[in-house]
Amino acid sequence: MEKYEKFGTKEKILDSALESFSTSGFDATSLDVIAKSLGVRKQTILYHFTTKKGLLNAVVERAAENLIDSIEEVLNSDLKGWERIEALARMIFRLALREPLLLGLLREVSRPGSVGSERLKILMTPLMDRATLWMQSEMRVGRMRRTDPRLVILSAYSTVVGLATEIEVLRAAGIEQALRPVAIRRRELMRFLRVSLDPDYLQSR
Amino acid sequence: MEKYEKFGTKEKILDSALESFSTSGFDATSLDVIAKSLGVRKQTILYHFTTKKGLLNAVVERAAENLIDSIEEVLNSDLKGWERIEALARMIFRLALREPLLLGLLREVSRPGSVGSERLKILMTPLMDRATLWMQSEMRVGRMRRTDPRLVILSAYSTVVGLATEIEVLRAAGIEQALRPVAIRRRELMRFLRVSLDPDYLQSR
DNA sequence: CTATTTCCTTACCATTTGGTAAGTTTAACT
DNA sequence: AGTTAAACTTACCAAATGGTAAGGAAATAG
Repeated sequence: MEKYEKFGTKEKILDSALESFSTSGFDATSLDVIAKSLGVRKQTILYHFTTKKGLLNAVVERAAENLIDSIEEVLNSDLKGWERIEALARMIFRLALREPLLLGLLREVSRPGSVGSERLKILMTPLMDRATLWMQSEMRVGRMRRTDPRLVILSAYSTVVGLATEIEVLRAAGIEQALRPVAIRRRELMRFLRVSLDPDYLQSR
Repeated sequence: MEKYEKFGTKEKILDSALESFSTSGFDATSLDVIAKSLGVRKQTILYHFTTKKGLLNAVVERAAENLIDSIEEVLNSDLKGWERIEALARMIFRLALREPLLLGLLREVSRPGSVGSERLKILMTPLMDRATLWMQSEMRVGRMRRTDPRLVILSAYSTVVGLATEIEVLRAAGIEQALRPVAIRRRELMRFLRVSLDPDYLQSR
């Protein structure tokens, strides 16, 4: 019987759980199945995370760290106004493509009332507040059009989440080269953001 | 003990199941709970639908009938080319607003691999084929730009499904007046369709 | 070498789940 | 009235699930 490799059991559990949660959903995920797939007993999982919900929270948390790090990177750049937003959007789409499981998890956890949606809310609220404040200050100095920041942010958010559905649906329909729709979505989101926020953007009504 | 009302038990089961499936999901839905909420025994449900999956299929089927009827109505109108598409899009958004549970169900059932996704596929395929054929013929006579019809249709589809997420997320964030985002989405979808399909539409690149 | 903590296992359990089998009641038909 | 079929119920059950309790191995510390 081989002994425990360098990347600890805990990490492997998280990986496997992410996969299962994001593709099959929380309820359809069985601790026994995860354990078996790792050649480990269910109680090992419960030892590390005490409860199934705890496991989900840990998965969400790790994913959020991943995301927040990437966001931080953009925020620490010296991009201003519109360019900053554009960079953020690009970053998120890049991340979504590189790490599709994150999208699936986001989708799973986004349904209000679902287990883990509270956790998501807790993690997102600071980001949301920060973004809101920044946008408001940008609006004050006229670098941004005046609108409801929350509405814009949440719409952008749900565009990204919706992307998960789209990619999966297209793949299920046998359309493998799914990059084009993603690019289209990104363009759409950009336009939406531009129309909503960029004061220098000429509007066609 | 009151006796069975005019709208039979079967219909009431379907109503309740639709509600539960579309808000809590398939796995999180328990037959016992549905039964209890209707003041009926679980075996009554199984008598009418033999299995849980059968119940889901019946729910999906009824919802699809609902949808297909509405589609049929538009298709039987004498609208041509672009106007026809616009009418379809309007109809779907109207339906989605009037019957939010349908959106939730669609969302639940859209995830590939989910129980009921096969059924959805079976129901959608004829519609899809019909739409594809029509679009191809429109393309041949030059009333529509040449693109991949499936891609366009599926993108439109996932926009609508994504709407379910968006509405729920906004509501969870306490934004009640959720009509504006819906209108925005519809405009976006229209523009997407127009850009993809309308040969007379001036493109800005 | 011993004590302790970390990590993981065996054993067990209460509950819930979808589902089967076999009535029982109600309505419909003849 | 008697037969039949439909609609529901009571009685059960096997399987799976998340979780508790307690103990064993293995590394680490003293």
